[in-house]
Amino acid sequence: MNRMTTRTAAPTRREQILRHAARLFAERGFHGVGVDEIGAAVGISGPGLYRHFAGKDAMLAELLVGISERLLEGGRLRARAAEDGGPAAVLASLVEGHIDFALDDRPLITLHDRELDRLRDKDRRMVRQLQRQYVELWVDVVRRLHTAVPEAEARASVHAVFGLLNSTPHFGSHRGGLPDRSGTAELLRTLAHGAFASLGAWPSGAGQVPGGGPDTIDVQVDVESLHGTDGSGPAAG
Amino acid sequence: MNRMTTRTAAPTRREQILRHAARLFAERGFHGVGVDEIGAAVGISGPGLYRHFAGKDAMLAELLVGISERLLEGGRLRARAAEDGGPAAVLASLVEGHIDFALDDRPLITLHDRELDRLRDKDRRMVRQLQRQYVELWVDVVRRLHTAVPEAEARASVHAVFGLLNSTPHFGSHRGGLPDRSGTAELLRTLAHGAFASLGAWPSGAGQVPGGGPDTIDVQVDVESLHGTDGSGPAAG
DNA sequence: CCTCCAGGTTAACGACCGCTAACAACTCTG
DNA sequence: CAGAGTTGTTAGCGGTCGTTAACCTGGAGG
Repeated sequence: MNRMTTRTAAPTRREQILRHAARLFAERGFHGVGVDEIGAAVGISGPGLYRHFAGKDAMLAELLVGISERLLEGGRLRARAAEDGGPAAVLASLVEGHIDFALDDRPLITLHDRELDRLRDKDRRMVRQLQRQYVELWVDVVRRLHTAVPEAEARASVHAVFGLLNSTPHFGSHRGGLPDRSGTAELLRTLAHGAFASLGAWPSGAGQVPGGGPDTIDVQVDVESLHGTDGSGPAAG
Repeated sequence: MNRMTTRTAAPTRREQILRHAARLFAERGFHGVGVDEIGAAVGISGPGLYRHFAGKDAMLAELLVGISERLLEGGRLRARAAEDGGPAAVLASLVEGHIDFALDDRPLITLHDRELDRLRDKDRRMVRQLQRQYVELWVDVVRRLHTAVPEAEARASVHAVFGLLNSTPHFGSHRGGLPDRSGTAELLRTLAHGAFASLGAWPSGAGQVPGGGPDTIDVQVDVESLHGTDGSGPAAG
């Protein structure tokens, strides 16, 4: 259960299987990978997996639920830890955590929004709920930073930035990819904050996109007014 | 093999099949969709598809090659048309074109970076080459805009912004999603330009990111003609 | 009327895949 | 060493899937 405390004592095989299954699922898709292949990746063969998992679906379910839980838990921890710094610090912390995740667990982050529909109803609903809560963390802080941005736009922006941050799988496959991790992290951080910063000018009167010469968009953070505005959104269920 | 001009007033069976196949592939993955299902979507059943395509692989290949070709061609046209306005106008035009594509052909844009590995070597190489050329269009203009950004970082940024723009499939599945097309387009445009604009401060001394204290992020954008970009309708799908 | 052809149909085949059954080897106790 | 539990193995079943084969149909053309 505990990620931090458990080291080598944990069931090695299960984790081994899960890691390779994640990689294979991300590479070839859930339906494109056979159980024999997963078994071969960990040194055992075929049906031996069924000593550890109820089935292929169960592996995917555990992977996706695990990712969602860890993302949400990490996000909550970071949001709470950075709360004193105000919304900008919280957002920066969330970005940082997501970047870490995207760089450390590329296959998982790929599965996370790709193979969700292959789950059974119960699991899918659970993953969806966890995802929604994670998104909500971001939406809340974005709306505190940019109070003029409606909720729907804030949510869409968060999803868009997720797409940006989760684009790391596309980096490695090309020649001349970024070699070092910290450089990639810094680039993603810069881009993500740049995207969010652009919301400072929202709504920019229809079609008034930044233009007409060099502009300077000042991102100002109101730390004071954020506590007062906690009205629950019209939010959808 | 090659339809002379795919712009048509009367969608052929082939096009009908391709459209539905794209949607189904995007929804459930290439391996997750059976030929019977594709056939049923267009009113014929199962093996009737083989009067129009050599096989399931051929459908995917034609889809992916078609997308890549259209993306590249559209990008080249737009880049050339906006050249007089300078790099900023070219970039804005590329963004505009990609947004149109992402909004009009969501399933295709999803397949474009998801099912590439299911192709035969020859087709995959062709798609990869077209994609590379398309990316090159963007990388060139980004580097002209931000001369201090190395090529690897520019390329990664382009991929990241693609991830941002291609995130539209995630919008519709939630309640409270953006209803209107133009609003979504404007949001994506704002976010994408914000991300690119952040490269203006690259390389930003490590760790300068907001977090310790809310900064003002100077986003300099020099765009004029970007809203006035050609108003031709979206390429018919 | 007969032929031809494009575009359908159903039946069925072979391959693959997820999963179970039955069995084996290697611990860990006592 | 006996017995039990864990973790493998191989053989094989049932179902699905992509594809092919064989047949049908509705016009176009002489």
